[in-house]
Amino acid sequence: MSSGTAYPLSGPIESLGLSASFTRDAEIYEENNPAEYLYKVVDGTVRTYKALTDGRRQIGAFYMTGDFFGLEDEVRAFSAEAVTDANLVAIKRSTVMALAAEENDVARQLWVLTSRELERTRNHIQLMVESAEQRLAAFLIEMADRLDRGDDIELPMGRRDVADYLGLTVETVSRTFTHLEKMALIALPTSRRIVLRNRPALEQLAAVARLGCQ
Amino acid sequence: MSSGTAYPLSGPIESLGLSASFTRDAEIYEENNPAEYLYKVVDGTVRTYKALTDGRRQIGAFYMTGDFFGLEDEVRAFSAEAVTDANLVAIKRSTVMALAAEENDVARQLWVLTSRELERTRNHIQLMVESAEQRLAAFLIEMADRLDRGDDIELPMGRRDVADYLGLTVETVSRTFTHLEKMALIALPTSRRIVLRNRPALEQLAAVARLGCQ
DNA sequence: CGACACTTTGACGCACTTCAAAGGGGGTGG
DNA sequence: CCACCCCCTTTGAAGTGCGTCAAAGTGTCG
Repeated sequence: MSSGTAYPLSGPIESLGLSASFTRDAEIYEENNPAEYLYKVVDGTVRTYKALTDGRRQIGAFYMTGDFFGLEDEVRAFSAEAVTDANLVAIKRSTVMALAAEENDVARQLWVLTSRELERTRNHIQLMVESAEQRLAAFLIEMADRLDRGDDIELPMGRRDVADYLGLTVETVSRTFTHLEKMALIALPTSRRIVLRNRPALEQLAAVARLGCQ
Repeated sequence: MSSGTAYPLSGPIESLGLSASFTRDAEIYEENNPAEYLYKVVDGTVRTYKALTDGRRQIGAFYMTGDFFGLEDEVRAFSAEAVTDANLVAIKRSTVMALAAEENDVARQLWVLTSRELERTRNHIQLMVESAEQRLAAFLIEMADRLDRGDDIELPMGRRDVADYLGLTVETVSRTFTHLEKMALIALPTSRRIVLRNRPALEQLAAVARLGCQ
């Protein structure tokens, strides 16, 4: 949905981009490579991640329809891959930077995007100090909000992606799903379809991280 | 990347600020309050943190001489306190924003500061999925680099602060210090003075998080 | 010198990991 | 269209690193 200034880089800049399609698990860019493009998700889901030396993988974020990603300057902080088949708009960094140098509205909007990313990352840290149950509850609520299909959602990613995002093992994630189901907080018609059956209780679980002082 | 413009907001803007002094543990600002000022550390150390509902505390970052902090827009994401006695320069947000609206160089520099904060936060997440030993090793190396007194450093903060930054308990941090000492990776003349006796080994410990694909 | 806060050490419990194997579910070939 | 296979998910059992609770050691400042 494009309104006035609510969605920065909609309109003028977005039209400077090329569309690009990626199939499931396709690489979009790789960590440490030069950052040539900035992306907007038209359709589908993308993950950014770092490969750890011990073989594990830490997912930095998931990006869905309308989200921007890949706005690091110079060098990629993460690798990026398509979680599902995905359509993106790729915008040349040099183009954006040139525009930002003239139109300070554009510069401000880049800043807003980065600030949002920072806030998201800060919330992610808060998650990492909670119990598996709390992490998963928070994750499901965030996903429900972002996918906004109400309380009945279809996760675009599998258990491994969830685990690598939350800093847990697949087994723990799976067990925790089962546990939340047994507590009647969610229902699991299929492994990826999640029904939030008791959102207030889930929110209270997740809230430990969210609300600092009351 | 350090070139001519490496230290944004030095000079012109900084001179628009007021100096402010805080004694150890004094509150600088509080989470969820409106963000009126942006700060630069002249001297001393500052911590930002969130109080969790269960009584724990998650420290977001430590800021030392030369660092900027508190550049959230509108509302504070964290509380901020002085770790040691500290001298700051406080710059009115409205002043900076007005300037940024005209001088797009200022806007760009705000963006750079936010990007750095984002990068630091991303590294922080990587830390949280490592073992206590790896977290502490990475922390000590970061501190040694930032304090740059070589391999013999004086931590400005106590064990509790370290614990709350790394997402561990004081006891675990203390035990891990002792353990690193027994492995001859560090020496502990006093609890806050740390000598890195084997930096390569410490770096290798910490590296699991840092270097993704080789 | 004594009081208090911080740090260290010890013993024990538990949440999550690890290792192992048994379900599903979807897609392909026969 | 069914059957088989592969991969993802779930479940089980055992191990362990960190948290918790408790107390002793250490440094600092009145």
